Amino acid sequence: HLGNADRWPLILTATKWTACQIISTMETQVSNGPSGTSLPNGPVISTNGSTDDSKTNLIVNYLPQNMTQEEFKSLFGSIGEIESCKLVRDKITGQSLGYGFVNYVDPNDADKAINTLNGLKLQTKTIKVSYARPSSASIRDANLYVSGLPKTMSQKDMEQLFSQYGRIITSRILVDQVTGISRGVGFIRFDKRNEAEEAIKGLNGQKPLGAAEPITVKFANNPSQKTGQALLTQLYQTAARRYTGPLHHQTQRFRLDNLLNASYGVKRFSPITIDSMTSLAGVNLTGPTGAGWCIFVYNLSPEADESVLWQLFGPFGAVTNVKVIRDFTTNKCKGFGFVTMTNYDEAAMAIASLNGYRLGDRVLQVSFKTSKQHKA
DNA sequence: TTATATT
Repeated sequence: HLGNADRWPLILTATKWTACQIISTMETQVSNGPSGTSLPNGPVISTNGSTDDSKTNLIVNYLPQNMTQEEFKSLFGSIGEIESCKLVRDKITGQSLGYGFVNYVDPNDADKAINTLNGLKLQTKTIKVSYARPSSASIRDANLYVSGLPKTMSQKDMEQLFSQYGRIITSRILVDQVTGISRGVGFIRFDKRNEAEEAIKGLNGQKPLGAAEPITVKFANNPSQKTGQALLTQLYQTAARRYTGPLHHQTQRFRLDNLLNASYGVKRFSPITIDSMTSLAGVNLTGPTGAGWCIFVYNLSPEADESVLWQLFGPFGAVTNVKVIRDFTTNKCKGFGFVTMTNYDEAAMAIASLNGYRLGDRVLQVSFKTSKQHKA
């Protein structure tokens, strides 16, 4: 269906006005705690050769949407030497998923990071820093959506009700932004998926204590499993915001203290300056333009493929052709590609919206293809 | 049915 580019604007228009309700929430801060037995400092090598990183590896949740990998590394690198870290991003759009992992060399630094950075306010978020549980299929998809809760039920009450089925990692009750009253809807994340399954069996359709109505307990929608259309909608809406708002692709200098100052004026460590923007050489290309409007897209990642170009440009209108330029020997993208769009207005809109767009950790340069023979 | 809790 990617080829039906000219149908996308219609599909997307139908969903673009969906109201976005702002909901305030209460969030528990349940510490994961390092698993396993207490061991001396330093990397622990098991008999099978794998490293035990349960005392060094952290998961960081509730990161601001616009935080970059560089900022993430800088913030956590201020505590101690990092073995590895990763801001988790959507595979296709490159958008941050709002969480990441930091693996320190020294377990003491992991402990220090929790004590220092857990609860740090960055913009509108309060980040959570805790030990990462060992990665396993059994801990995935363990998030439950609960509705029909009595309005009087507190988060603590809800946890008490669910805790008989297993270890609760997070719980949350959604409240009306204005009144602060419970909306009777909440989320419970268990440590293990099978615990969540048991909770559904035991509590779905049941009336809590003296409640008048039964509650509904089911698996929460998995935000990472968006449909293709939802993904396009998201891309389109991002683009639409960029188009209406002031275009701000002048400089992309990221300062951690900007993130911090935007919250409560609290500075908890000396700010670190990052300049993640490398200067980009001017690139112009040769050749005549065929039917339609040929667009030059620069700063694609080596892994970029045609689908990313379809997904980026499709929402703006009729796309007739996309091409990623690859190195002949490695078959990796050489950093640029071309998109042909039928209509000038749509092409112009796409360029205005996508030039300066951050795709993953890269800032795209998008323009009409020029016919200059050589770069400067 | 939340902006995003397992790389």
